[in-house]
Amino acid sequence: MSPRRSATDARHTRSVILDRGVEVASVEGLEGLTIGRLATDLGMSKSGLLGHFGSKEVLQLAVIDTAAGVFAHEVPDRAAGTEPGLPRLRALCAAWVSYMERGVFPGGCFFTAVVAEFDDREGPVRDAIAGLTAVWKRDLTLQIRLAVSAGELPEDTDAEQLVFELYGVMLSLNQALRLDRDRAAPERARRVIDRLLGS
Amino acid sequence: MSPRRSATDARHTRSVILDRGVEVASVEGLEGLTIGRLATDLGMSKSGLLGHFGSKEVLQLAVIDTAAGVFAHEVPDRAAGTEPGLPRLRALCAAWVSYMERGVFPGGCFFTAVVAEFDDREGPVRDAIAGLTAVWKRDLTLQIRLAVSAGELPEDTDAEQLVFELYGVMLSLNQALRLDRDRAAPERARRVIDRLLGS
DNA sequence: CCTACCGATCGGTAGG
DNA sequence: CCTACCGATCGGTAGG
Repeated sequence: MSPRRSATDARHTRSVILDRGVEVASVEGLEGLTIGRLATDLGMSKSGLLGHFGSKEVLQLAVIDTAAGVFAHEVPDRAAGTEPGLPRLRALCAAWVSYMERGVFPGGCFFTAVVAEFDDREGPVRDAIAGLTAVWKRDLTLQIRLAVSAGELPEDTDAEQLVFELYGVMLSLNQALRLDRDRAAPERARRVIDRLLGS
Repeated sequence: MSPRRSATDARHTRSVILDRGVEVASVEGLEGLTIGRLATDLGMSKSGLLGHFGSKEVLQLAVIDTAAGVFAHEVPDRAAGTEPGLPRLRALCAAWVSYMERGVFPGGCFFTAVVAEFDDREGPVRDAIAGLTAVWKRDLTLQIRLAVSAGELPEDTDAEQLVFELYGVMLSLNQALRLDRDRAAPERARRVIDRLLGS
């Protein structure tokens, strides 16, 4: 084990740090994700770990990016094969419920946790989180508008209103799963979605 | 200013600590609520503050209790004068939206924040939070059942399903207000509630 | 990537 | 209610 590694090794180490960082942050939050704890988990020194990022804030931003990649892989990518409009929207919601139900992150939905943690703060971390949720809401809005244009949803559908309601279903689902340990919650979520999107 | 105060003074100090503690915790969370920071805010020593509680966990539990009292005053108490059943349920939801909209706590809904923080942990703090939300859900379920019995809601209404949906509306509202700073969100929430409860 | 270290802050205690 | 202190941990740096 030489102290100097190749760029490939460094990239690998970085991705190991980020994968573990996402897991820890989903449970303990992005502040609870401490450099010392993460270093101990991975059997490396604090300064060795910090060398990959430079500061805790840069680490937090990289963790958010990594989690966004996981979400993209688990939800939008799984719906990518379906027709735009209502079929795509239904597939997105089904994958979203499944992502919640399967507990992809050990602390439940990563974004639900960090939104609650950072929604009252200022700075780049808050901005990154808000930006990602805004993009996701815009994707959903687009599919709703396509569905309306295609006559798959009523012409008077308020796309932003529907996104507001779908988001509420997912937040309620996450809380029911994590806090109440309610195994019936995914079925409840699917029932609302079927009603909102016309079964 | 003698160092020994009367029991009345001590009670007053305790309530000042808790009022400030609820404010801080709604923004920073119950872990971010540190004894040193709270003591500095109030111009007292850490040990003087801690003497009222004995440990941080006891302080956290007392803060949760205080927040529950504020919520009770802001929501169920405001609906207490209405007829049980659908009128009560509508009044409860209206007060709940208003509580979100007015930003009663500086960090938005206290419970939304601490649920996200503690839903993956174990221990008395988690249990206290889960217990309070369970009681609140039971209150809502009861009013729904009364409304169904009185013929004010359809006979096939699934009370727990409706609570799941109403909770989702409030969680989506809190996120829209805090993260997206969307001032149109309360109106969106009212629109869903009117539809769910038959305008 | 490491050791060794910095000042600041954490929850909590001793003793008054 | 205070001062004075404890060991542990925080984010981060120096130097290699």
